[in-house]
Amino acid sequence: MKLLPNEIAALVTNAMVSAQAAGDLPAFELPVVDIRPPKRPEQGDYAASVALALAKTAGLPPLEIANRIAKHIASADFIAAVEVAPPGYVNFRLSEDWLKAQVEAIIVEGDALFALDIGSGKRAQVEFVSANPTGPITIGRTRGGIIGDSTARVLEAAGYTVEREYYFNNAGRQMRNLGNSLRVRYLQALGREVEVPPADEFYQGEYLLDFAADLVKERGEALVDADWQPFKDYAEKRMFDWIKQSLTRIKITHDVFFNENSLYESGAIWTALEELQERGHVYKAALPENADDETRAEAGGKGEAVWFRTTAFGDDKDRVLVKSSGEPTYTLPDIAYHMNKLKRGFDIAVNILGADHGTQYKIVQYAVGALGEDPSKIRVIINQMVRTMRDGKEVRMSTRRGVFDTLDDLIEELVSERITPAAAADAVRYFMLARTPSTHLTFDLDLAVSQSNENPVYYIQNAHVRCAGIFREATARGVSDDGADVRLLGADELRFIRKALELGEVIEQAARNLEAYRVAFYALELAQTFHPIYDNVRVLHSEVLPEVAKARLRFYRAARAVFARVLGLLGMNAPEYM
RNA sequence: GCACCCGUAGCUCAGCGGAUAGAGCGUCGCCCUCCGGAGGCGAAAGCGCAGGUUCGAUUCCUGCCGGGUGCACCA
Repeated sequence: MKLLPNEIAALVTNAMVSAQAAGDLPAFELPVVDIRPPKRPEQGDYAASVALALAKTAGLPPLEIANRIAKHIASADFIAAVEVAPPGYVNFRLSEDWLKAQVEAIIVEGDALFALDIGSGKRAQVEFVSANPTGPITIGRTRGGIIGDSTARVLEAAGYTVEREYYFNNAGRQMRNLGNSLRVRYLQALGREVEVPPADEFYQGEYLLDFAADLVKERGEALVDADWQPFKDYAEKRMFDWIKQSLTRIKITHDVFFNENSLYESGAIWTALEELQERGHVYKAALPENADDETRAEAGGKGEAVWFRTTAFGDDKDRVLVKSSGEPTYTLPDIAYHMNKLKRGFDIAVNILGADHGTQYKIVQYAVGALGEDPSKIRVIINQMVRTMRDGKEVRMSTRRGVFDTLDDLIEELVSERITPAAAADAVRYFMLARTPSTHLTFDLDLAVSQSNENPVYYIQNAHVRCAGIFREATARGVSDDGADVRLLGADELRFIRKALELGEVIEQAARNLEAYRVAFYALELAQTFHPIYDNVRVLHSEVLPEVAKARLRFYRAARAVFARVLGLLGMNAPEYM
């Protein structure tokens, strides 16, 4: 399929070249031409504002420039008219015959509608969720997961080969605490006296009681004398299964699970450190080189640590890579991990992080740049926090576990309102995505379970349902779209086709700027275009001529394909029934 | 205190330097309900404040005001 803005931009650029050659425009360096749909229908289908920007360099009034460009626009099968409008726009109107023909093109492309080639031959990696297996997946992590998975889908649509990766650490103190906590619960379940660790080392979650009960069933008293290790292994496996299962509920899966520990085993972290050292970016000291009094006071008597001189890159303070104990901080493996990613040959490595990890990525980027890789290949999306609301009030719902903050809780809450698990998953995916990541997200529970057009999820999916419904009825009545003549379609249908063709631009922009949320907004706009048309464009009505009915049925086949494609990009279901 | 994010309609949010700033919810009014599980049409209502850059600023820059998050030899 054509990306119309690109095609039209090429027409405009060529027009400027011809105008210059003909002496209608003075010589100047050709600007980038930006083509967009204008706000108002009378302004055409696409508009170029390039004449406005050229006024100064060309030394002519914008309107005059627009006229001279328009004069040199070559004809094209998809363009019906080129119009110039004050103060200097060049507006394009699409050919209706061409638009009607796109109905067939859309049907042919189907699930691959607007599969672009901007990423063809390139490999992208998206790393998301990456929660350590110490507890169930939270709502906050879910947002990042959905943004990550949707970004991956958009990149795939843009032609990239995409890998979804989950980075985790099963070796740290947290995991030891988890193992110890389960050990305590296990012994308690067997009625043994056992000392409970201090609160900051003890996982209180009720799920550990379940794990302990299962462990008793499976192993009996076999583990009473064991240390934390087998308990950690058991808890880790159970927790990972649980996290994966929760994510599967909202159609999120990963291709690669990367264990941070492997960076220790392979020595990659020490290699990274040595290379930074060779290049003069690290030093060993008890205090950072530029320590102020406050840092000095806080540091009190610690031994020598290894510091990364990030202030040389503009950071406000240097960062510790190896603690005085000889143990690396989280930062060092993170650097080694990102070096590993880039060495695997990805053209872009997208990283979805919560707002609480906001500064970490900068340090990694400094390091990656210092080690000679291209830090711009690492693209970071930082998403802000999530709140849940009901009746206009923030919900801190009490559940079995005490706090309302896991993905499972959220889905179960929605399902308890009598919507299906699949619908709940769709609602979660849509609402978590349909916001720019940089804003706080308010999840409205009332809206999410509402089954009417006030709920965008319902409204969008209902468009697909309506298309499917027409085909059911058509089949029952023996009407088919075989041999349809799309030239019989009318203005209403064309309005939808125009909107449908914007999908290509949406995918392109979403992929280039890593803005998957644009697909969510677009889906709603598309549905808003669809529903009024559906009311007007009857197929099986007694007053509709058979040949027109065929054409309209063909149109609904295309419309259905567009909705199926968009819902697929959003990781949502395209239901046949509501 | 420093850093990052956010201030757009009563509410939740779009708006990638360009034409008269858009949706949904809510409010008010109207229509349909023969491929239907609440669909459609319309109305009122808004860029936090002050400067600056620009032919042009909701958009970029600076300062202020207001809200959120983060500022470990944790991960």
